[in-house]
Amino acid sequence: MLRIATFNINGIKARAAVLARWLDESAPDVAVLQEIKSTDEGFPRDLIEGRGYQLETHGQKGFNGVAILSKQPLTDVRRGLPGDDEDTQARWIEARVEGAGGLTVCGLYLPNGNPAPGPKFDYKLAWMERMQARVTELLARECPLVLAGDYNVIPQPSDAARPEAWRDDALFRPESRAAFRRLQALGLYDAIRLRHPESASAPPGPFTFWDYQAGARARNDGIRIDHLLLSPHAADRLRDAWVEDAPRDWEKPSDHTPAWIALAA
DNA sequence: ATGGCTGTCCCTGACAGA
Repeated sequence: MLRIATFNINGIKARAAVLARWLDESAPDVAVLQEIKSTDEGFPRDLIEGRGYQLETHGQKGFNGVAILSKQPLTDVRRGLPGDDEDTQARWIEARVEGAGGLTVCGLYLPNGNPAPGPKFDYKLAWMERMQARVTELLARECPLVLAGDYNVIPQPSDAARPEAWRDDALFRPESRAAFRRLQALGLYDAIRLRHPESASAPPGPFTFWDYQAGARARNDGIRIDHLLLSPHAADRLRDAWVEDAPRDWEKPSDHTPAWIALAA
């Protein structure tokens, strides 16, 4: 079994202890990280490599930044989402996992898009179009493909404790949700809903993000915005998928918590 | 009813996040 997780860590410098504990306790075979908020040079590599992982980063100073780590070797690493040479934001990384049946893993940090409407929302929607194009290319390989990360999209009302509170937000606006559906319509499966279809009914959840403010975590006022989308070849191998709540309650937590899948070898 | 938190950097305030 191969476990692949996604975790928006909200800053590697502030989250070193949480990340170390999570790698020790959860021990995913492959993980994608978002919002490392670090340059490649500034990333504390020992934290990852000392635990037996190969690390590939795509960082920038202060904001954004993504990474892939894997216990099995990573090859064919690509950094950056194609389609706009002017885009300097570090939000996309992809790599092939050796010894995993031709598996490619993409780690993504999709733009937030607020306030909407506005230039940031336009950037979000354009980014999703570029992702559509890149995923179309990757799917043509007809190999297992996992697209994991912080999508900054609440796909359905059942993915929020209080969907009405998000009605005009870039994470839940019709344009964002439609772009997410277009992505799925390429033939991708939302791993958590595929493995746990009953979870789409009431009560809402599971969630992957709770705001730091207003006791959102204590009131379970969350949203599901971190997703693992699977190509058909990857979905065939899906054995389990869920969210790990615990790291959200550790000391000095990220506002996100990890989501994961288990694929048959 | 309101505001509420956290991380980053050209660091003690502004911006971004969601």
